[in-house]
Amino acid sequence: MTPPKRALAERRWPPDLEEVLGGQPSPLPQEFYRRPTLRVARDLLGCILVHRTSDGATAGLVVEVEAYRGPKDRGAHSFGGRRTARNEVMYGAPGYAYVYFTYGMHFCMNVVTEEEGRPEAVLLRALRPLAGVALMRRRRSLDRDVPAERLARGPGNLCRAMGIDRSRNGADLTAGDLSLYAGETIRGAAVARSPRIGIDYAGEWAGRPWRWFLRDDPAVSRARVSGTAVGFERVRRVLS
DNA sequence: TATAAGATTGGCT
DNA sequence: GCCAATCTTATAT
Repeated sequence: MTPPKRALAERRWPPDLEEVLGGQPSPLPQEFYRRPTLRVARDLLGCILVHRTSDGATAGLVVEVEAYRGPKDRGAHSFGGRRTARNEVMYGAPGYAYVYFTYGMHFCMNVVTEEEGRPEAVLLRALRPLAGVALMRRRRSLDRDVPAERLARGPGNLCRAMGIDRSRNGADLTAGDLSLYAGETIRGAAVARSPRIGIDYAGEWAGRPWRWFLRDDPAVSRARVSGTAVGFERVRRVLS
């Protein structure tokens, strides 16, 4: 007796969500996140973030991410290994959302990686909207003629458009209303890397090329740091 | 308690 | 490119 499932889905969610997910029955498993953070970050490109709320569902393709690597990484909230109320979720099991509030007005969402006890995470910086676009537009209070690719461009805008706030901190991404699904396979040539954005205070760590994004995708946030638009090949040269 | 700063954004020069 | 908005968080006193 399974028919109610489809009927419920059609009543509560935009009709395009099911199509976007391509019939995938379940989100990415915890094993996806229980891996080296840099690998998870790269692999998150092309995945699909979904948030189901009482207002409706929204979904978007991940087009920009940044890796944050724990106690030694001066750019990370877990730098120094100090466990606080804010970064507590980073110390927990992989596959959970770490959502924090910043600049008095914006939320940012990360996915926790690595084994429990290793406070590393990947920041989701931008999505290409796929479903629930009208709802995203409403949440951002933008006119109808604003291009969809601007709705979730930047970590703060992403959370605003997706309806993600502090109540989602600690959410299980493998089961629940906020989840990540496998999406497109992104080929290497389509991927670009650069240093992370907005962490000039991190000294030498600020130069690490731990930001990944889809080359030429209009949904990728505008780089506000000079020398940020570093291409994939160029970065490889720098690293070698 | 008090204070400084922030994994940002949008508007203005 | 510069800067204000806005308030939680971390850290010091």
